[in-house]
Amino acid sequence: MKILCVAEKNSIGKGVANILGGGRVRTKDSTYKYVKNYEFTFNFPHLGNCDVVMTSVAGHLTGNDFPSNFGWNNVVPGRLFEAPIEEVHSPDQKKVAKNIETLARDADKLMIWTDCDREGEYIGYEILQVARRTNPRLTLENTWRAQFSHLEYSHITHAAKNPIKLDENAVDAVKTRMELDLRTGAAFTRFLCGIFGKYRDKKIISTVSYGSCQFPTLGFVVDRYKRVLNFKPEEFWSIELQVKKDDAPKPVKFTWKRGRLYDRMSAVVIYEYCMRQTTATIRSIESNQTYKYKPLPLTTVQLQKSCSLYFKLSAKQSLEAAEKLYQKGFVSYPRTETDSFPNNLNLTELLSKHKDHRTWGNYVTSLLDENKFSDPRKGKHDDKAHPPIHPVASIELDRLTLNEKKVYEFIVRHFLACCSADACGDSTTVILDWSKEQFTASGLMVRERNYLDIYPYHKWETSQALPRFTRGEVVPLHMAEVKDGKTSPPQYLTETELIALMDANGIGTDATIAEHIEKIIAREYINKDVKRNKTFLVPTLLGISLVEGFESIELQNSLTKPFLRKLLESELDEICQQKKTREQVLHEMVVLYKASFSKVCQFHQVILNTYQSYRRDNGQDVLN
DNA sequence: GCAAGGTC
Repeated sequence: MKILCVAEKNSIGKGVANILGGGRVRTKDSTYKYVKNYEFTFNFPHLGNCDVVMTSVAGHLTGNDFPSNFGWNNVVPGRLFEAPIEEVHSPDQKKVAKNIETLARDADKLMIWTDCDREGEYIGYEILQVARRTNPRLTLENTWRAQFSHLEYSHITHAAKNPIKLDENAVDAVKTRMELDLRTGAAFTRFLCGIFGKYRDKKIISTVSYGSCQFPTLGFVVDRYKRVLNFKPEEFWSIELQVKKDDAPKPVKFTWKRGRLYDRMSAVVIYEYCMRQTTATIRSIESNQTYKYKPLPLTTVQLQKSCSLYFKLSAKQSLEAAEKLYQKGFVSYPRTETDSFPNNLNLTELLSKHKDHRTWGNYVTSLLDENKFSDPRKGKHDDKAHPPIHPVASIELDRLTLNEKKVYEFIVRHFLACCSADACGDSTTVILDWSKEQFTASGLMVRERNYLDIYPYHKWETSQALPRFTRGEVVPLHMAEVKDGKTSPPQYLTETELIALMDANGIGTDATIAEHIEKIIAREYINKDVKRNKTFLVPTLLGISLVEGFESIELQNSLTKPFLRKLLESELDEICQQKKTREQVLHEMVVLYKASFSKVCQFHQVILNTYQSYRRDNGQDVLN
């Protein structure tokens, strides 16, 4: 029997082949440079020893597009909602497909080893379609699908021996997503390019695109920008109080439990009432043990947020660096949503690889030899395909490029922090009565730094030392006054915040969030603005106009907010759960998008006018 | 020339 196995990418194919082949694997080149074919034998239940070829694709095998007679100048954009869609291979995909066609010809069985997620299921389906071209005996019914989430010996052999079938519902869901994204993206993009025709002819703006992820991403940036613009500072008043004990070197600041009052008179009246008393009384002292928790195991989104915050790397740069480190075999697969380590991953073995490292070897040695190892926390997310990002090999930092160095060091330190104990300390909160008002002061003493020693990105410092107070103690006032202040405006959005917003609202995936941000920069909808060593995202005239224009048209379902994309995601889930069919969802969503599209067509002048008036306000030429 | 999703 001949079994053809196909993984989503070469690294997985190689890993699985090495496990199943038990070290006896022949490697051969394929028709595509990033794909290798691995030959070995494996004993499948009921089939006995089989000749296996393990190969892979490199992501999707096919793309979608409209036939050439539905090109830019052939049809009005609205027709794209019903236009036929063709499946096409890019030149690289053709090379990958050729390899599969060749290998499938004499295969008795096809076994799919793509990632166990929705897209992976669809890629499996694409592989089957290609394999059937040379071997029609291969069908959905007799194709095996391996279920696995990481490259570990017993897990992979179990997956090889217990295949299931491809999930046709997941295939349908992905098909639906692809079709909707293409139709809506192309229709709105072509239409918008038309609206801005005059400005595009003069090369003042280039492509004006719409995408179900691009627009909500832009919406987040513009939203914050407008909040900053429209911010009106508010005055507030509060009472600050200081107490100094004779034996203490410094007075202790107490803050008013009421916080801020936005009415000056009220604050003054309360203050004057209190002032009739020149002493205060300690109401209570509470001491608690407190902890600063070590971070959760590292996901892609967290990596990108952290690298943006700590190293000013863009989401794309940090993912690229992580990708390189992965290809070189230093870290695990960098695209993951999983934030808990699988139980069978040998963490101490991974740690011990770093015992001699120049930068953190001593820390690792004490972690292992002095019994300081602590099990990582377990988050609630699991993408069922990949473990959290962690180092798989040790390398000295000076052997890496600048960004790789930063990202690798972060990944290792994060991993070491995960395997260390939480930091702990004592926090004291003192409550004081002054007349009828309450005030509080608190202090922190860090007792054991633990993971903080290897994770400099978290700060937790011992604060002001509180003098020893006793309950009921009467203390003299050192100072008491009404202070005034103004509320401060929010800041423009940072990339860290944007990533968090996209993640929370289901805009893009861990692998694409960075690309969407790059895309709206490339489209000149937003710019990066560096101020005081921080990078902020600020919309351009075009970006603001688009969001404002679309918003003033008052669509039933806003295209600049995440709602529609979220709705699509939940409808796709319903396809997966067989609560709805692909046709139902497609129809429902096309109806929604078409309603928006025809309203945008009807009021397209509003979008252009918004842009023109912004140009006028900024002293720029307006084309007629 | 258009999207978003995989991957190198």
